Amino acid sequence: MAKSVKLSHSDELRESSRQQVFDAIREAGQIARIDIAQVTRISPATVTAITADLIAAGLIEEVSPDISRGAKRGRPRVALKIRGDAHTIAGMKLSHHAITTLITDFEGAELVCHEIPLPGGQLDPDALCEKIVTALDESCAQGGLERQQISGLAIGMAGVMDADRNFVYWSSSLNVRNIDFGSYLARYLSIPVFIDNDANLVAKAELLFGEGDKRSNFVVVTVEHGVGMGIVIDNQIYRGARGCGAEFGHTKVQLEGALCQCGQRGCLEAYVGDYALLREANVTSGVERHKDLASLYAAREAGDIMAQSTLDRAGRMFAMGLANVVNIFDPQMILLAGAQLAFGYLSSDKVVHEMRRSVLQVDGPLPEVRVHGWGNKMWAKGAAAHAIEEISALRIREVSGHAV
Amino acid sequence: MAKSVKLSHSDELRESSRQQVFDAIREAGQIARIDIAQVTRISPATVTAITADLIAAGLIEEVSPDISRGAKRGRPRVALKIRGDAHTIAGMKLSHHAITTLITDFEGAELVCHEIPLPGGQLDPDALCEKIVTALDESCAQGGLERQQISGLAIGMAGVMDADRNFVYWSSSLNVRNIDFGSYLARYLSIPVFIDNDANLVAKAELLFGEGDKRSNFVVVTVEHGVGMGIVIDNQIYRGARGCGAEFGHTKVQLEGALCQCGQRGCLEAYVGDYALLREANVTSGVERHKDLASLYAAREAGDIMAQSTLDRAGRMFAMGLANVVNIFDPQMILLAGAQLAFGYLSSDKVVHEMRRSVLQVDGPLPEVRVHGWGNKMWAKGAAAHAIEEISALRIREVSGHAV
DNA sequence: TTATTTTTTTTGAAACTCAAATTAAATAAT
DNA sequence: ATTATTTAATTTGAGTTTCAAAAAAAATAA
Repeated sequence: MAKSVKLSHSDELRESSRQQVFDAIREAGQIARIDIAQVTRISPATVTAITADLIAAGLIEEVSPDISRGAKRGRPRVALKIRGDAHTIAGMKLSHHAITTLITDFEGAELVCHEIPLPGGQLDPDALCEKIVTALDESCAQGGLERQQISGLAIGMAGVMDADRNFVYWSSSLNVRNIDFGSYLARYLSIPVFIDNDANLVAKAELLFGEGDKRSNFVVVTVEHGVGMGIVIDNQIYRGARGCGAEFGHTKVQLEGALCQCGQRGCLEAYVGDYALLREANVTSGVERHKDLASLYAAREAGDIMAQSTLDRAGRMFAMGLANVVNIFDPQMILLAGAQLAFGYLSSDKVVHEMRRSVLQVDGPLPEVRVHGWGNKMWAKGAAAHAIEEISALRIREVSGHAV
Repeated sequence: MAKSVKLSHSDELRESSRQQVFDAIREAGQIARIDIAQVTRISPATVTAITADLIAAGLIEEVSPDISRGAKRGRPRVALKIRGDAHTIAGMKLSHHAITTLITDFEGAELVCHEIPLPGGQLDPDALCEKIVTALDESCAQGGLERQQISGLAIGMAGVMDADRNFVYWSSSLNVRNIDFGSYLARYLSIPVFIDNDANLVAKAELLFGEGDKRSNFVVVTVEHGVGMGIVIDNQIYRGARGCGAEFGHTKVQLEGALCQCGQRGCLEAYVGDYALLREANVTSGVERHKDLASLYAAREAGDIMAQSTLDRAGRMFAMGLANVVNIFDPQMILLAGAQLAFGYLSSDKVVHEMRRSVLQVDGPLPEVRVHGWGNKMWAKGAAAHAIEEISALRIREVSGHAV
């Protein structure tokens, strides 16, 4: 049965020393005990005790004398790293036409990458579950694994959902609303499953695998079919009062503006979403000239004034939406992710410049803007990151009451 | 010297049991040990130990047998409460034309309320410091107190500032930018001083004195001369990457819209701020008809179409801005505070309804909207709340290493 | 070889926390 | 009145966690 990993509120905030040490090791990749002590401000004595427990539990391991920052003399430091073999993890990204699965070890190293097609559109929950099981089993087979060897599976999908409860309010992959999809899946799979919004998974991937030094506060904006957002505060995904997180795509950028999929007017998505762009381009030109964004983008490159105007406005609206997020959140970094960004009209210097111009200035740096034109595989890796984090937390909590 | 109370990051999150117990007592007003144990999920044994320490330190006291929830029989519960005499606290609100000072005891009960006029406009830092000292000394005199008896002073002012460093980036009360006003004041006062944005102080007041049950996530929007915002996440004030918090008034609600004080276009404040309303009303009517909001509001009541249109648009823009905050933050509650709200055009049912209409719907309640038409005195009380919290945290941290 | 340096481990004590037992202080029952 | 019962608060003893200081380990420099 999928194990519920809902923590009590105070536990969530109060990160145990064990977890801190483990996180420090993962963040560094390889790190000696003395450096863990320095980074976490936990005493060397305690670090020794904790790492001994974690090694005994098989979660981390020593690696041959640390080459990196070797001191001239003295006892050489012994680096520690996550033990990749500790667990096998699966991450999945549900997109419009495919399920992409990535099986990784506990360090996040890729073991298997696999993709199966989806009929497209919104599926029946049972049908989707079967597809997910198929995707998982085929991936396992490809890696010579049994399904039961997978310690955890995380699934990322577009839509509004409460990750703590694995509850999907709405998703573009499902034809029903308000479904306890976690329990549903549990009838098909007996391993722990975690479901989350895909933008949050990008955030998780950045937290776990990103180069970020101390980027505790950042915002992820995804642009695919729609526009999504993930917010990280204090190294934790922020999920509002109802647990379903931020709806950046439906922030309003124009009073009584363009009609959105959601039925409201003036949503950002109604200006920058691909369907919105095609709608406008085709309505204004009168004929169905553009079947996809590539076509529209090519027209703009070819000097088509209509196309240019449409894309430019999208860029300005996007800049305005981002500026609002910065004015409200003041993040250290904004990460733009998604395949649509490859077209560049939302991530151009012009857009970034316009965003910066619209942010109230104080002394201090404006947020860095980074762009990732992620393919499906990287989204699946984000999902794997989520599962790794959840399973880590579970196992680390089990490492208690060990005799020294 | 004003003592810096900057905590390390992990300490900030990791609330000690002592602090939890203390907070539970303050939240309840009066509460028996057994109930503290229940509320905090700390064992009765530990609650006994901790409350003994707090009593020894003089921070709390027992009150005669609890009348409230008396059980039929058994040993009667003994309620505990904050010891009002433990500390004397001062809170100040700097507004355009006055400094309002409130001296309270440690429970927040008013001892002295006092106001001195300000010349208005932006002052020289030295001049403002002198005014603050005057305000404090006169208030002390009025209450028969010595300045040194004040354990802490919190000052709320409009503008952008970093409360952790007592650093003011910009304030409508000061004629210089980027000033370490805390150190400045320390030359005039030798008691601990805390400076914060006034919207955050409203949030603190709500946290400390509000009826809120478990409102861990809420947003305060203040409307006075400008528009301010305070964000509370997990019972803590959220201060972005640069420590200066949210700039709701400068979120953009219109591409290339009305010109704002800040030099940018389309800011919310440029549509709902009092100066913006008067500007528009007077420009459109051609003559200087309205000298203040009261006049404009009266005109609208009298059926003036211009006035009505101006105020209506302000309301719609405000609703749009609020909706954006809800879409991004998903707070449990929105608290509208400020004298301007008395005019009602920003807090009408129509505005609230429009805001709700603009929020993406999921199953689950939309945020409650509450309105406080606070006068200066209540702002000062918010400041006092801030000082009480800071001083509490300081003293509680001192209560360590007591023998049982 | 010996001294020095640096990392890691061991050791002993302090601080916290809690379960279980005990004590305290009331009412209900006899 | 006295005893039983009930509920709150406290004490006790033990288990964890953490750290400072001391000791041990493992290298290089002299």
